[in-house]
Amino acid sequence: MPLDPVARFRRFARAATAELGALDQSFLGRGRPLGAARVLNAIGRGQEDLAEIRVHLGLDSGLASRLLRSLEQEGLVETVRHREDGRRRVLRLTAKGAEEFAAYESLSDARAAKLLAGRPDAAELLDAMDRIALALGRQHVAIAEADPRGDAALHCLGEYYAELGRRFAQGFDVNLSRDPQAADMVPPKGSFLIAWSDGLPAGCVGVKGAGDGTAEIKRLWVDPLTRGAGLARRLMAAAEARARALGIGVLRLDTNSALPEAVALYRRDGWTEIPRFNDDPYPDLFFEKAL
Amino acid sequence: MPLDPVARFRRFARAATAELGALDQSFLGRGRPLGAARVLNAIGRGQEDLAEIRVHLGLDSGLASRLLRSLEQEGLVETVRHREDGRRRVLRLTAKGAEEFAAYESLSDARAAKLLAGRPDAAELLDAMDRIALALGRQHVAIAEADPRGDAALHCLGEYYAELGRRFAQGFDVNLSRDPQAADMVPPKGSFLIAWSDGLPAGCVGVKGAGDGTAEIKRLWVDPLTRGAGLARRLMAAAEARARALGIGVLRLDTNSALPEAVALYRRDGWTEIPRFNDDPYPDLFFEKAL
DNA sequence: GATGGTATCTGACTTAAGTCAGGAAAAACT
DNA sequence: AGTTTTTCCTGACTTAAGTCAGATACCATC
Repeated sequence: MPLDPVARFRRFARAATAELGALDQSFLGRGRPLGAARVLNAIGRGQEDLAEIRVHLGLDSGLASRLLRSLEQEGLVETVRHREDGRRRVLRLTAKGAEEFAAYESLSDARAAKLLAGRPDAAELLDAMDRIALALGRQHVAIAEADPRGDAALHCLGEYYAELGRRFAQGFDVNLSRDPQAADMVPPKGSFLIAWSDGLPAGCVGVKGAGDGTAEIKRLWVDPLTRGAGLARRLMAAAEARARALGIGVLRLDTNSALPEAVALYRRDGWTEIPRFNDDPYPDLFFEKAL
Repeated sequence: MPLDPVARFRRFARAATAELGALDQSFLGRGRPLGAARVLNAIGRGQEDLAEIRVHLGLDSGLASRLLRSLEQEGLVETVRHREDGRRRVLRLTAKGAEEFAAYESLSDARAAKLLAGRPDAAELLDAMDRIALALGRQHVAIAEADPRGDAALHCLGEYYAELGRRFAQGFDVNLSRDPQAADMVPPKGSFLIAWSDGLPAGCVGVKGAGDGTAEIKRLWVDPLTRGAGLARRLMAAAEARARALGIGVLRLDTNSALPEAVALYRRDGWTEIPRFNDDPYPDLFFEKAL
C-alpha cells in the first residue's frame, strides 16, 4: 500500500508554502509594496539587467518600469547605461539601497533561524532540504572561479577527502597525498572553480599549474545530491576552458580505479591513459589531454 | 567546514517557492481571482466555518464576506445556518462547486505529476519531502476514526508489520500473530483510529472490542518521520476516549520489550503490568488500564 | 429584557497589481 | 540610408486586494 506520490508531493507543497509563506512576509514589514521589495531584492542578489528581472519575476514591462522608478525615487537604486547596448539599463544598488537590502536579508535570515531553532531533528531536516533544493534547482548551478583557501573551497575539499576515505579500501589521509599548494591553483598559474547552487557550493575542480604550460586537474568533486546531472562534466569542461585561457597546453591527472564514474568520464571526454607520473600512494590510473 | 544552516534553509526556501509557485498558478487559469479560488478550495478541503477560513487564509472579515458572496452568486457554494449558533454560517459546495473544486484538484495533481515525472531520483525526493512535510506540519495532525480495511489502514498496518520485522530479533510474520479481525475494530464493538497529516496517514491505533465491555489496544504505530512529537500519546488518548464512549470499561494490551518507547509510554500513562493473557508468540509484556 | 460579546455583512474607501496601446531611442539588418 | 527589431518608458485604464467604520442579527448572562 504505498502512498500516492502525487498526494505526497502535494502535502509537501502545502506544508512548504504554509511555512515558507512566512519567509515571503519578510518582504513586507518595511513599508514597501511586495512588488518593489521583490525588485530590490533581485537587484541585491546580483541581477542587474531589467529584462532579466522582468522575466524572472514575471512582470509586465510597464509595471517593472514603474517599480524601478519608485525605487529610484527612494534613492535605493541607480541605473547606468549599458556599455555595449545603449537601450539597456544596468541596475545597481546605492549605498542606501544596499543597506535596505541587508535589512531584508537579515529579516529573512531571522525567520529561517527561528523556524530551525528548537528542532531536535534540524540536521536531518536540512539534509532533506538540501536534497530537494539541489534536485529542483539543478538547472541553476553556475560555475565560477574562487579562492582555493576560501570557506567554500574548504567545504568542498573536506567533503572530497571524506568521500575518498569512504571509497578507498585503505582509507585516505590528506597528509600522505601530495597536497596541491593552493598557490598553484590561483591565476595566473592555475585556477580553482566552484559550482554554486544558489549561493552554496555543490562541486569543485582545481587546475594546478606547473608554470611551464602544463597543469594537473585536482580535486574534482560533486555533491552526492547533485550527481547524475552532468555537473562533473560541466566542471571539467570549465576547467579545460580556463586552462586554455591561462595558456596551458597539456593537462594531466591522476585518479583511482575505486572511482569508476570519474574514470569513465575521463575516457569519454577525450583523455588518454598514460604511465604513472608521480609516486603518490593513492592513484593507480593516470591520464593526459592536449588542449 | 559545515555549510551555514540558515543559508541551506534559505536555498531550500527559494528553490521550493520557485517550483511550488507553479502549483499556486493552478489556482488561476479558471477565470477566477486568486482570493475566490482560495476560499473555494478551503471549503472543498473540508473547512466549513467562515471564521476558520478567515483565520486560515488571513482575510479581513469584509473581504471574506465578499469573496464568499461572489462564490454564492456563481452557484458554487451554499450557506446553511449553523445548527447551534445562528450567527455562524456553515459553508458547503453545491454540485457545481464540487465539480469546480475537482477541476482545481486535477490541475494541481497534473502539475505535481509533471514535476515528479522523469526524475530518476523521485523516490528519494519524495522521502525528503515527507520528512519536511511531517516535520513542518506536526501541529496539524488530526485523529479520526477510519475503516480498518481501507487503503489508509492497510498502509499503516503494512508499515507496522515491516517495522516489527526489523525490530524483533526473530523477525515478524503476521500469520503467526493472532491477527485482530477487522470486524472487532469497527463500532459498536471497537474502533480503528488514524492520525491524518494533511490527508495522508501518519499513524494508527486499533481498539479491538471483545463485546463484553473489555477491549484490547492493537497496532499502535506512528510514522518514523513524525516521532518525537507525542503523536503516539495522542493516539492512545484518543483510543481511550473512543473506548470509553463505546462503553468499554477495561483495556488490555500486549507488547514486546524490544519496543522500549512504547513500553515507557504505557507505564507513564497509567497502565499497569499484568500476567500474560494470551499465547501469542511475540509479546512478552502485558498491560491493563481501567477507564 | 437589558447588557455585552460574537459572527457576519455592507458600503465607502485606498492601495497595489496588472493590462494595453503607443512612443522614443538605440541597435541590427538590408 | 532606410527599415525592422529590441528595450524601455509613459499614460490611461481595469481589476483585485485590503481597510475601516458602522450596522445587523444572534447568543450568553445576569
